Amino acid sequence: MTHLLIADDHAVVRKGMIQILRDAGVDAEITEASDGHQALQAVREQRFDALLLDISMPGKSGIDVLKQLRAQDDHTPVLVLSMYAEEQYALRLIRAGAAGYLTKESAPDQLATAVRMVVQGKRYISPEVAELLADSLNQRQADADDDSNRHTQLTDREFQVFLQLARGLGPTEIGQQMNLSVKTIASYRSRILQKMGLRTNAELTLYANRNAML
Amino acid sequence: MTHLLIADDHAVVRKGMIQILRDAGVDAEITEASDGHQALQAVREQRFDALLLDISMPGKSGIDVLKQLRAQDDHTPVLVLSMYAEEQYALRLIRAGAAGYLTKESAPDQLATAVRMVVQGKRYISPEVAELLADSLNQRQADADDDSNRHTQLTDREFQVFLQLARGLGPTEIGQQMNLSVKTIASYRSRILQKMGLRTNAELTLYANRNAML
DNA sequence: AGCGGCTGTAGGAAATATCCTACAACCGGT
DNA sequence: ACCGGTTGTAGGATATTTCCTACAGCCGCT
Repeated sequence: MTHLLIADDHAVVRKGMIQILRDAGVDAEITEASDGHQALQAVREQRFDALLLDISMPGKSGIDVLKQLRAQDDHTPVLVLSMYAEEQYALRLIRAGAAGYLTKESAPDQLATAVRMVVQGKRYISPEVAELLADSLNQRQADADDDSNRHTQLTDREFQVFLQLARGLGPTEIGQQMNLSVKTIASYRSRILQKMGLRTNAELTLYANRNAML
Repeated sequence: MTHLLIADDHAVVRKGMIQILRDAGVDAEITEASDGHQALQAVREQRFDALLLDISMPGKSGIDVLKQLRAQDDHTPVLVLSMYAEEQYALRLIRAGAAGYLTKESAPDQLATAVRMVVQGKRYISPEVAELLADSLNQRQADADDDSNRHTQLTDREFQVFLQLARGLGPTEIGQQMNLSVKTIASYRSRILQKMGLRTNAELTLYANRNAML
């Protein structure tokens, strides 16, 4: 029987996804994990047909889990779920080896479809993401001073920090969420500012806001 | 039989809540709405024992629905759910007549308990909110909350500081510009935050930006 | 195989910001 | 005139942030 792992720190969301899958007639055994560590633990102990990972969990996020799995050469399909409309993330994740990307906005049947596809080893690329993918090909070597694309030069980690800073979290909180030293976050911050040519957190916030990343 | 209305724009969340309530043995007929208008519509057509409203829905938010209901003298108990930990809203909402306030972090059984209580016409005040309530008694504040005019309550000095902070200047720089002690600026900052119900400089920036004050 | 540059991570010290508290001047109501 | 709340201002103690520096692991290029 199909075996799925759902990792999300919010009970409501886990239950909701289970319910939706059941309603859609997806017949599967489901294991729940409420953070990245539990998810990895579970994967170590059992075999899953697919993982549904929330991108933003405290401690180890979905991305971390994804990367770690790939690093240890585990190819279980991973469907990433984001609570926010951070379309920006989609590309990064697909490149990092995710089998699909959905936001919480997604209609229930999209979730079911996506799950069915990834379980079969296919990828689930939503129209929106497909478009982003296409765009990214064109703009590949286009002019670097596009202004609204300065954030693409950031590494994944930097980008994560970027978003949190833009939302107004301080290094301390971010460090906790990602369990990294405050110092590390501070380093990311300065690299971000440097790379993007900004000077203050307020500019980060504005940038993110103008590009609808919040 | 108990009849509940759940309004949230995210299907996952609705399903999750339903599942959690069922698991907790709450026996009720449940109607779903995916935005504020549908919620109001539903209330017009049927009688509910309680409404569970998501605070942040596009279009008409939970707050809007709550206000409108109260305005038309409907006293159905309303339990407000927030996806974020914006504790500051809690007070506004309780004052506006909500029967309780929960965040998505809340454990499943808290949701069930809260629902049971409000259905019986009681209020559900979490410890956290209770504390906020207590605090607010000291700092009594008349709320003429028009929401996008929150800055009008600021004094001139406060407003000047507000703008500078929103632009990303730090207390030190502002203090220099205005020849005031850094400490003074810090005081203004906290009064501003307090008066406007914001928590971070990033929120100041966003507020200013959205209201085209930058 | 070696080099230079990025990336992820963090330490120490110095700079800053924040919190809580305080107080005088002022302002409106009784 | 007196009282309570609001405003302008700032001190002390703390907590947080920022800056500069460092270093190991990779990656691509020669």
